[in-house]
Amino acid sequence: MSKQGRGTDSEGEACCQGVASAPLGEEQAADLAKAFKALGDPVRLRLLSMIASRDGGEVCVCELTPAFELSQPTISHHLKLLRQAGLIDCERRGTWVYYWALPAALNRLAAFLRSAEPAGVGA
Amino acid sequence: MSKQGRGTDSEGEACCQGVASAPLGEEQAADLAKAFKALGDPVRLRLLSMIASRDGGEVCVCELTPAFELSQPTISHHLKLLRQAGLIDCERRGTWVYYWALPAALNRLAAFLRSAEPAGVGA
DNA sequence: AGGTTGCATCAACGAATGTCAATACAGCAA
DNA sequence: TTGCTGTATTGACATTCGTTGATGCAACCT
Repeated sequence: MSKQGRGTDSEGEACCQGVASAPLGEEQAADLAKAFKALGDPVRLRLLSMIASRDGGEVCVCELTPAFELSQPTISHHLKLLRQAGLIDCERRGTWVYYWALPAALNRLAAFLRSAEPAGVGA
Repeated sequence: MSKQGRGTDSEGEACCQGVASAPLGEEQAADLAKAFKALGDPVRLRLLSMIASRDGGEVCVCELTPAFELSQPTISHHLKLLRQAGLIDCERRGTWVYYWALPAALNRLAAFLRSAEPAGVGA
């Protein structure tokens, strides 16, 4: 539970230019694939959106678990994967654990996808 | 091999408001997860970037396969998954098959991720 | 101290995924 | 026609993934 800066946005790693800019090296592909794989599950997507759409920016696990018809260990597992992917982070505060999204990571992925066809080329 | 309009960009489906806008329903989550899952593999990410970064917009399979140290059926399989995810499309032209990216699909995913923290809130 | 609640980890299972060799199909060329 | 080349499909395999019940750990409350 690292409790990092909660990045407003810009973080180092200008990184890859976007899907339509260059053929993408093996390392960058492996790095991005980890993040996208974490997004490739409906439960994790819903968890992430529940966390990211929260006004205070934080959500207690005790609010996330009952929102799904899944066991508590399963939700905990998905939260762990999202955290390992660098998309969210968490902190224990007394009895409860709070999660928040890391916008820098999400914007990095968005920037990678966005650069597809800036203007109009085909047709 | 549908050969659709090769959308310059805008396509119906304004769809979901973005990860930070709403808790995301089950259907939307399942739909988005399919696309993200397709991006969750390094080989498919490299394939997609090779296709999307092509000037003419099209790439022959005969150029994609030798770029990887994988068997031809494996590459064909990954291309099929990308196509089923709606991220690319293809057309047979004589002996060869050409693939191109579908920017509308990529931009839809980017739009979903982008809306995370527009300005600066945390820290 | 003991008891209770919230969350994480462990061990195990079926299901899905990535990969390949073998095969099938489509189009071109003699 | 027969043969050859490019691509897709099939069948099989090892690995990974999603899920759960059982268990462990941390923090609160008597």
